[in-house]
Amino acid sequence: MRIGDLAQRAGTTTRALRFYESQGLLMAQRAPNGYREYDEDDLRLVTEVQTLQGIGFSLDDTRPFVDCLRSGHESGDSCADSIETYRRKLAEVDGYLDRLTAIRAGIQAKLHDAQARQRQEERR
Amino acid sequence: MRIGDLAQRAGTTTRALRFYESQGLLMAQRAPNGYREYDEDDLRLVTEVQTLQGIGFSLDDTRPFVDCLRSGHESGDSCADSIETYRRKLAEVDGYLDRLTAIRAGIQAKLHDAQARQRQEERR
DNA sequence: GTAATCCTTGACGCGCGCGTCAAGGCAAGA
DNA sequence: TCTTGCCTTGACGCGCGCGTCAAGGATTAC
Repeated sequence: MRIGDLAQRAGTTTRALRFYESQGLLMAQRAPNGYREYDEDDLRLVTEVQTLQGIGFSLDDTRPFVDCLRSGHESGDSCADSIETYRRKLAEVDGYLDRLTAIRAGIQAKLHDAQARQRQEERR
Repeated sequence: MRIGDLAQRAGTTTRALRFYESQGLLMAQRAPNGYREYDEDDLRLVTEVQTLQGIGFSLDDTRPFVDCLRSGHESGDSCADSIETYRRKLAEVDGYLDRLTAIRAGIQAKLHDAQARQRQEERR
């Protein structure tokens, strides 16, 4: 299938697919006229990338999964590198959660203070 | 004081201060030679911006606080707009927390699945 | 034949908060 | 006077994932 078909079936755009190729994530065969040609495996690959993006992975983070699929594995996370990436991202997300939680506490503390001062003003 | 002094006292750079000015956050008097001239109030203002940035506020989010300080209030969050901004950011952060938590769960689920499959392989 | 719809590559735009030159003016010390 | 070190404005760079023209070739439908 051609790039427009793949884009439609994957629910994305031709621009995104060409961008993936520029990043070395998605290589295509070329028809004699220069058109890109994709197969079902490529669709799976794109789907994998989208799934991972949906859980906060950068394009670069999806690379191990794509490589895993291309090396013949049935699923993108059947390789050690993919598992390791899961762990790394998990730790990363935990870091974000900690920071966000601290930030939330900071904002709430400031909000409380400001409201307390506001009530003080009223009482005067 | 001049821009270099203010930058040093505030622990930031002249570039940042000029950027704040370009965003309408920090206006300076000008000396006859064209140099920017700041006073202690400006230092407080910059400090307020930095504090808010530290808890995840964008520069634009700090605007109400800066305006509040400039309108003569003793602290940047003594105005209704500032309080409202606190609330808005709190809700925003809660939204991020929810999304991150969901993402964390997603990653962990995928990690578990992948590990389960790995153990299945080993047993064969 | 021709119009519409695909495809190709290339390049700029965006949001955010500055960093980092660049080219020049102003002030102060030796 | 010369150097040094401040200051001025202006403009490009960055990271990320594409969106959005642009200019042209290929294919398909009529």
